[in-house]
Amino acid sequence: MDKKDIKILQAIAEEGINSPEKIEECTDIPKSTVHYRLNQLREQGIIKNDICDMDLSELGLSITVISEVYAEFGEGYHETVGEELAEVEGVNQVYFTMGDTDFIVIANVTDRAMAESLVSDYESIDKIDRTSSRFVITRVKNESHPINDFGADTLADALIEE
Amino acid sequence: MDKKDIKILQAIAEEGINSPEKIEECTDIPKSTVHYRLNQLREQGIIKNDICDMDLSELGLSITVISEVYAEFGEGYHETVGEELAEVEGVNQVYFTMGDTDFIVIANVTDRAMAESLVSDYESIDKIDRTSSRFVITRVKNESHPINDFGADTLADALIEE
DNA sequence: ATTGAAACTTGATCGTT
DNA sequence: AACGATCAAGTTTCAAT
Repeated sequence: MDKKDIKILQAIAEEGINSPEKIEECTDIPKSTVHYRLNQLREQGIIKNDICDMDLSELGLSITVISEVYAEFGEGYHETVGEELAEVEGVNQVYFTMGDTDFIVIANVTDRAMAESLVSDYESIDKIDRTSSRFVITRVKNESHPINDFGADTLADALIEE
Repeated sequence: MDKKDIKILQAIAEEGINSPEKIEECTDIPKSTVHYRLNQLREQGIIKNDICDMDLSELGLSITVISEVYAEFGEGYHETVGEELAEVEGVNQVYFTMGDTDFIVIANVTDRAMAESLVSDYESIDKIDRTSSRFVITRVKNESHPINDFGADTLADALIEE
């Protein structure tokens, strides 16, 4: 794993691509080299399949933190606060939920120190009252394609107009 | 949107593929037809890019529910309880967290009725004490590639051994 | 380990139904 | 809208470095 690998992985992630040709266009690494590197990354278990799911712990992101973040109520606050949370390094998902003015934030970090600085980053955002965080021991399920969570029949019933 | 489209979308999601050729192998729909359908799905905004991210609300899954699920403590309980939660229709992510014996569960459903039956499904699982759910108003951020949440430098520092 | 060029496989297009 | 045949474009391999 070196900087060339990271450039390739980030091109895949940022541009939503997975083919040697397109990765060459983004990174200027020759497609045959890209091909060679992708095979290595697959053997190492860092990328998984054709759509290039990546293994978080193989990437060094072994800790997942889920936080409830409570903010003051105020006109338009939730938009700016949400955006600021989303920009904190390591933050993966941000949900603004019903009821009180609060957010659920999921982040991936490399180590305990980064987890702590993450939470203090949350708390230093303007309008944020308090946070409550828990560490994930096991990610039992994390499906990137929600359509997979449904039987074909249920989904068809909900979707198909006939 | 008809059953043929759903077969194609499920092949993409389940097999982790996105090319007409491979979809033909899984579905027995000729690749030229698959190609035609994929273009339509793209125009409709249901699939987004080369790695085929899907739009949840376009798929009729407009409601996201995030739940805390508390379970009794017991040897090995968390594994079986976690698996059972993961199998509930619509459940997308299941995390087993530190501290008390509890889970964070994120689900996508079509309507309010399905949301309610979802929560009662949780509560009917053996060893589960109680649940606390909130509805998502806005998904501010949901990044499928966590590597994107990091600046190149931070990630390189954490990953590269030199 | 890297790369340019060759060989091969696949995706995209087109015309017919 | 569906699909078989065709063509363009891509991926994979290979030999040289």
